[in-house]
Amino acid sequence: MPDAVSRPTLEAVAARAGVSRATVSRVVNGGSGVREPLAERVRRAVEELGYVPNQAARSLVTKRHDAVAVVIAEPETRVFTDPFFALQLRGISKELTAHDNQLVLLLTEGRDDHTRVARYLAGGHVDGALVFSLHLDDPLPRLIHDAGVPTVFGGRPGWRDGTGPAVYVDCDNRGGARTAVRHLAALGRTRIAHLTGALDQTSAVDRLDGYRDVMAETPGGADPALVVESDFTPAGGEGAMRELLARRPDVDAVFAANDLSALGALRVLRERGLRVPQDVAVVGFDDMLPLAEQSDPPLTTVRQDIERMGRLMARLLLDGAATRPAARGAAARAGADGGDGGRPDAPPSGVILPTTLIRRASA
Amino acid sequence: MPDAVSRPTLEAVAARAGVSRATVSRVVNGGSGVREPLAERVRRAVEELGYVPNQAARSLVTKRHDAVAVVIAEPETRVFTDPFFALQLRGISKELTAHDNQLVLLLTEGRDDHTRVARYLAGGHVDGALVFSLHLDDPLPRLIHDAGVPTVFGGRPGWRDGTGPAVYVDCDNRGGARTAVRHLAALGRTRIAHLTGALDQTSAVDRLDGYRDVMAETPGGADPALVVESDFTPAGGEGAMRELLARRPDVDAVFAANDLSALGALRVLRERGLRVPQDVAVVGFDDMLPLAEQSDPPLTTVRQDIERMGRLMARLLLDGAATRPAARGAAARAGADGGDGGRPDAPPSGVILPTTLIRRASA
DNA sequence: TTGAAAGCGCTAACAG
DNA sequence: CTGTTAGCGCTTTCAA
Repeated sequence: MPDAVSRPTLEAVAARAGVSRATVSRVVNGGSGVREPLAERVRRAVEELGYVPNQAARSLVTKRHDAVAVVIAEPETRVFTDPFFALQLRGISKELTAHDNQLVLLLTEGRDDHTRVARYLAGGHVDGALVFSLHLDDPLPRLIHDAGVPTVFGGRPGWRDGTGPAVYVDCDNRGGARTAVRHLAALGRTRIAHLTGALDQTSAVDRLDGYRDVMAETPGGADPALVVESDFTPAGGEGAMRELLARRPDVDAVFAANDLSALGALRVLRERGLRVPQDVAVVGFDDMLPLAEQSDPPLTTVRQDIERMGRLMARLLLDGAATRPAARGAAARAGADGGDGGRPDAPPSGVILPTTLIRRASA
Repeated sequence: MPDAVSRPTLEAVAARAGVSRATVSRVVNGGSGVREPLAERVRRAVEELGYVPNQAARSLVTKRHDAVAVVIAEPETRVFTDPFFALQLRGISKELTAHDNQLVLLLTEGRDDHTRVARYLAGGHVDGALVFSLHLDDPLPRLIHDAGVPTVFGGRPGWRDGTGPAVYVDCDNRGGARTAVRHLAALGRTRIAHLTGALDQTSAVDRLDGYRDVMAETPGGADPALVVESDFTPAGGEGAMRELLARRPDVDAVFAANDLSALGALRVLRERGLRVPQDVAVVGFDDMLPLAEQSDPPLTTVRQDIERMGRLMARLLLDGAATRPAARGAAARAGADGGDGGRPDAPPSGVILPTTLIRRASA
């Protein structure tokens, strides 16, 4: 790749405006404390030369980057085809942009990439990290922790080593699952099955727990045969649904761990000639639009505001909630950034967003 | 946001190893020209201190960043919910990673963000840019051009100002469209309609041209009523399909500009009780999986290898194909990066990837 | 081979 | 208010 064209430096601007570098720097960084005529001369020089500050030089001295890394662990190949990440990224991007921060996307395709990511984070490119899609045995959180970068996690982290409390944003997976199953029960269904998500992720575990909470207090009680392990994908949902029908042909309701797998289940049901919701009622999770709305039949599901989760993660990071015990003193900056945050509350270690049941035709 | 914890510097490593900074630098950057015992001492010191080079400092002197920006213009809100970008990003990410480059994602939510992006690019954060989703009237390419950063475009750029030839990667939109329409004609369909994409994008225009190419040589000739303008979205496809049925209830085939809009069309067809393909044959474009495969009926479509396009874009950039006339001399680096590129061919200004017709049930 | 020294472009005291 | 002066942490001549 060719070197970028050499651009004018502060020095050049200073020379052109007939002032010192310091003065130019002041003008460029907000201009306070510089008399107007001078400032104007500087601005003109900046304009004429097309000067743009060199960020590397700036970061070197300020130790700030106005950039945040988003780390998406991608053990399978499932990341970007899942609209979930897309939405979260949108939220993050919006919030970051509003605070003049850049989003640096770090995708990890496998174990090999973990060290690369850790190196990047430790390399002082970014002021913080937003980390997603963690699996229980993931070595990434440790590496990231060691990189010494403030971090907010997307989804409750599931590790149990001594990495200490992590700041994270999640939705009320357990509560949402309860709502879904209760809805099914209220419909008079008695043989309510659950197609789980990938059980190495806490979201799947929590939803399963929620399902069990309700089933335990149900007349029939919990039947293990009604729980089929799956993996959040449409294909997984199909497979699990087939397995379920083999085990319990009399099933009359299905709570799928997410909309994608619910869609898979719907397909199998249709192909078997089972009517939804008459024969089998189906509830999903996520309210992934437009999928959930346009499925056949439209999917009743538990909505979580994914984009908002993303925004919140970014805000927590910028507000300094992710500060590790050692280093303090950032709330001021977040406030000065013109944001709406900056309240020096005690940093929460986990923020749980509510869920709502969206009733459509499938249950 | 809190400052990152202070990390050890080259200086510290040098002190610990009892050598000069220069020696440490040499070891860290490949170690050639340093006698083994010394090098070993340095490596141990690096290890013990957990030293990671500060990239800002490094870039300041090398003027290289090993980072590439991906710019996605998002005039509408349609970017991340479209699997298209996801796939392209995957390809880009893979290629970049293989060459130890970082991907920096720049999302623009609207006009305001354009200057921000231009500033970022000019700010010397990245060695090059990959730019997408351009619309005909987009001011972004000009801004990016002025930022003086080597750039590869995704999709044939459509502007006509004097910005000079651009390097881009695209699929054979026109040829693919021809194939699709010929297939429909070969099926004996005579009233073949086209639901266009957003016509401010060259891909939509090219596909429309391909459709017209074939229709022109068809017995009936081209009937303008059979062309309905749409926008690449499922909702747009629905609307266009309704409009089409209003105009020409006798339509017996539809070529949709992409799979997403084809899905919309399919839905309207089903709702009107028209059978696909018996009454109306439908062909899409993209072969967006798993959507195209799992639609009802499965969609016959024109496949383009989107992920490969992404990979190719990244490779072209890294190989220095995007060098602007002024600055030369990067092929060596790309080769030394351990890549498979680096052949000093004349830089192509456009690379067109082939398309294939994938026959499924819808036509 | 190794080290000393000179910056890369910028900000941030500190004087004036 | 403005300029002068140190560096930020690193690479890279240039000598030794």
